[in-house]
Amino acid sequence: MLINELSKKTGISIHTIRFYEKSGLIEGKQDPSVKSNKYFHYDEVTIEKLEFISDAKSVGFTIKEIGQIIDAWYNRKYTKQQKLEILDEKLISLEQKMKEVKEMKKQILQFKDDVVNDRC
Amino acid sequence: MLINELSKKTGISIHTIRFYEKSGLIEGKQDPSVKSNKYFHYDEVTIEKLEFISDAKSVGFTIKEIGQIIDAWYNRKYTKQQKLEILDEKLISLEQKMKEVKEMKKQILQFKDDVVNDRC
DNA sequence: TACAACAGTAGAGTATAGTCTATAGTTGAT
DNA sequence: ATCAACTATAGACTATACTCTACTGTTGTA
Repeated sequence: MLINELSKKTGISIHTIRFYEKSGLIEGKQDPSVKSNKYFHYDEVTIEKLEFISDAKSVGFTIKEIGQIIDAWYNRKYTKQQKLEILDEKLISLEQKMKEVKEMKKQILQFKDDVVNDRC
Repeated sequence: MLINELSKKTGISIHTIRFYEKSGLIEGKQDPSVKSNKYFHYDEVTIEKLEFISDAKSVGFTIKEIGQIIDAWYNRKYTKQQKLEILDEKLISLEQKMKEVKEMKKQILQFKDDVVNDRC
């Protein structure tokens, strides 16, 4: 599929998709047999990747980190061991984030308590 | 205390503290009886606030959101009802974030599984 | 009194993650 | 053949959250 269809299927703007492509998160393929244009073609895996990118962004991963995860998942540039290391690292940071969110919940509940009991 | 001590006690740089002050998150007081300088003085509550800001930032709240929470906690500019609404809103977004982090953990575990079983 | 260490303001610069504009070429329906 | 709709590239612009520089004034100890 071309970028317009990809954009519609993922809800991510064409500009942002191009930005992700430049950032190395996704990759379209040009058809070398077609000489008249340089259109990029995207497959279903790219849709998966873009959906993953959206999810990963909302938990706070940066583009760089997301790139690492995608490479650990799809790419041949790491050994099996390296891939597992990267993914384990991300799992640890998610555990950490979970703790922080729980702590923040406690804190906000405390604030609510203070408000209810006129302690602030 | 002056800004240098505040910075040392919180581990937040003087520049960043000034940035937070300009952003309305914290507020020092100038002593009107001292005419020779315009030094700002900070109290223990400011330390609490700065610690809260660090925590809130790491769970992904923006400066604007953090400002709202701090106002809901310390300020007189909202009614009790409004304060509770703001805090409840933030609790909901923390619940949401919790869900997203859990989902992302599942996803990364799946990636690990794929790597271990040579499915990618 | 000299001067290092600290205080303040204003504004420039950086990194991240987009978002938009300009320009130019391509495709497909009429 | 025309033209709207699409595609590509390059680069400018924006928002957020710092981070740093320049400059000026103040304080406290030798």
